[in-house]
Amino acid sequence: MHEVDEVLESVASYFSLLSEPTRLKVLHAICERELSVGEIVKETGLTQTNVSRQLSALYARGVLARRKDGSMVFYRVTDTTLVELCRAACVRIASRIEERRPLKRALLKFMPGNGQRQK
Amino acid sequence: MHEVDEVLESVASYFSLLSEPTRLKVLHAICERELSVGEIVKETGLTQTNVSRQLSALYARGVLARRKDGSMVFYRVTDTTLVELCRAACVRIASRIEERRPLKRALLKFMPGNGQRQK
DNA sequence: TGACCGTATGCGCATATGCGCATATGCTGG
DNA sequence: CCAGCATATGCGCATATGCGCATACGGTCA
Repeated sequence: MHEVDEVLESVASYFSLLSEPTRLKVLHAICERELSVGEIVKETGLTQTNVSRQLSALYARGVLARRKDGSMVFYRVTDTTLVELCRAACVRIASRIEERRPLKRALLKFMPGNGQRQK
Repeated sequence: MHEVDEVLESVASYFSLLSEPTRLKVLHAICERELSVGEIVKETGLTQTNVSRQLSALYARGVLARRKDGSMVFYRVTDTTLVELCRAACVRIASRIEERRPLKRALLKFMPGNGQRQK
């Protein structure tokens, strides 16, 4: 029975990657295209330290790919399930928020229908 | 632009519901059928305090329904997206673990193909 | 009404987590 | 080899989170 526990633990730690705005912001930046750390910093407005740490965490969990070019490091998402989860959650959440007031969904890359067709 | 941030924050807190083994265990217990707190305690082996707290958290977030019958309280999952997410993550995780050794998937209600066809 | 069962919650502690600062490491151009 | 840029990381602090203990609350039955 504790085999279930083990899986649940893994699942939990998988979800924990998505349970924080900062990491989501980073993922949101690179969910469509590969970017260097510096570009992510610029795009997100987060500190270099923070971005680098989040990337390391995501990379360690095996959901990102890393490519070095000179002194720069480029990251991209390899775990498409992760992005799918974000998309599903975004749809769910956005509909809730929208019950109160309208949202500009175009701003969210996670949302379906923003250029990338991936199904 | 900070409209995105707001959504990301909501998404993060949505995922945080799933980022912990205890809560997943509770969800796993009631993902198919409504159960009372006591039954969940028995099935999960968690303490009553802990179960009750997790249920309260999930209920407060609006993903569970609550029904009182006498002195007992029954909970069930109303947010089907949540279960879908668990299923998707489980599939992903299980395949990874299985690269090393086989799993008895029949034990996991979250896994597809265990009685409930839901697509 | 009082004893008992089922459920919820305030409190406190232990631990985990996020994040900035300073600094280290690695690479490049001169 | 040195200066400077890009990225990573050790350290420490502030905060958040999980969870148990004790207890409160509400319902039931005699």
